[in-house]
Amino acid sequence: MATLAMQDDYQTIRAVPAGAGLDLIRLAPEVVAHGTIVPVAREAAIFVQEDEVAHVYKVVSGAVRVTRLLTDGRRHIVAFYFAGELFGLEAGDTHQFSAEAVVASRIAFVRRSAVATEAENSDSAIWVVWRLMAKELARAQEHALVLGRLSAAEKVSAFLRDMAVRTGCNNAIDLPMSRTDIADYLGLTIETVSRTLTLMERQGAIRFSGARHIDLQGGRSLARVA
Amino acid sequence: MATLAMQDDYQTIRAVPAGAGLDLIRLAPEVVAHGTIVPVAREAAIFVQEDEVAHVYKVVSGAVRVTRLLTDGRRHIVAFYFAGELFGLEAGDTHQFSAEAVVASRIAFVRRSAVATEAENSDSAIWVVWRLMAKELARAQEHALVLGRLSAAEKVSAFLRDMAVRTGCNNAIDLPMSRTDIADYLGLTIETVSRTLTLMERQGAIRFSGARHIDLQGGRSLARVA
DNA sequence: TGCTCACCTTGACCATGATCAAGTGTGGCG
DNA sequence: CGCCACACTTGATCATGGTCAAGGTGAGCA
Repeated sequence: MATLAMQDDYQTIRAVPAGAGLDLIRLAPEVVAHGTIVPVAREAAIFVQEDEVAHVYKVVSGAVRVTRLLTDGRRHIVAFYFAGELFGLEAGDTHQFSAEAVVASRIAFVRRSAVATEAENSDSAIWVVWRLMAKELARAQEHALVLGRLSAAEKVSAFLRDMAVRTGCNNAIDLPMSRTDIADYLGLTIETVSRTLTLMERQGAIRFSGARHIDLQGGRSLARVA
Repeated sequence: MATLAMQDDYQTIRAVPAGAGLDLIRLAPEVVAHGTIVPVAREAAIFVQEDEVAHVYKVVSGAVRVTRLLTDGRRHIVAFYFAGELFGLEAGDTHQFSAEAVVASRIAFVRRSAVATEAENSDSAIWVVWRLMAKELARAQEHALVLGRLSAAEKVSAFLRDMAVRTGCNNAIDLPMSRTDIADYLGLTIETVSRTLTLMERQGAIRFSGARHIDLQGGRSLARVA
């Protein structure tokens, strides 16, 4: 099991600062809502398990992880979110997960009620939320497939490809998260992640410049290693 | 890897029989839509990967599994559905998964457009679909947690408890699916599933009457074994 | 009643990935 | 510029669960 960063060591942002200004947050190409952009420190919590669901969030810059802790301390990372992505949408009234900034980030807080209002006023807003949820569902199902049926090498390979696609750059990745985060996302240990990455570099599929910057060596090289 | 039942050996139901009568299908306590109840044979496909998404489905009786095949033949079971449950909701226009009847079942086919129409006419219909999707999302996230962070014994234990809850009976389960199906759902092999169940019976957490009927021996006995 | 096939169980062995335990950078900061 | 802490890597060993290979069991049917 991975060691856990103790939440209490870090700042927790669980409400928009009083008197904060309102910004217009683009939730989708054709939908905006009023919200507040809040700077969130590295490792600070944005919401925690059991909190009441009050906002929908958008990553303005930085990176966020959504996690769940088991009672015995095991940690599972549900998803990572990067600049431009929405998160925090849950059906119930209390959060089933926690969300923390992986690196210092700017997060847009949009009150749930602000989205609901938009939804009543415009045809498109409800479908935006619908599409968001559908996307999350597809992501979760894909994640389950990866966790259930792929080998360690295949998991890491799939992870790197996903990161490359989502950060927009197709031949280089700057990982904002630690090996521990990757391990808890892929259902592996930190040692296995590290070994797998080392092996991939030895086989020429990737190249490191520092532990967090990876150059992908094009073609099917990643798939071949997996 | 589990052996796969070859789809081609079985009937495929991919469209409502022409001239079939229309029934009123209850999608939620307060929402009904027109649809057709179709008998589906054991192992027959209801829709297959790549099909166009045309319907939403409800299990009237029986059991359904939603699956995905990897190119190398590995199979992943995304979910099981039982009497009263809806399935087949996908955001895109083509199915990412296949669905098959686990046992002879009766399935209600509701044309997607029939739901969309309902959604435009009534406030509640859109929220029914929303809630359905939210439920699926929660299920998928839970599944990912189970696949990523639980041991074999914990996976089987979680599976049995889920089955007990969803089939309504709290101290006995009639499993409609094979060990192969369970294995492909839990990211295990059929042998591991079998061994784990045997161990659970030896330790007094469950009791078999035939391979598919399980009596749960109350209390925390299942959790203790896991 | 007994045959048959599919499904399930069990056993022996193996491999992937976990665990335990040192090391080795390297980025941040005085 | 050098120290320190933390993150990462590497190695040795172990255990969980996979693989391969027989057997058992029971529902359906002649």
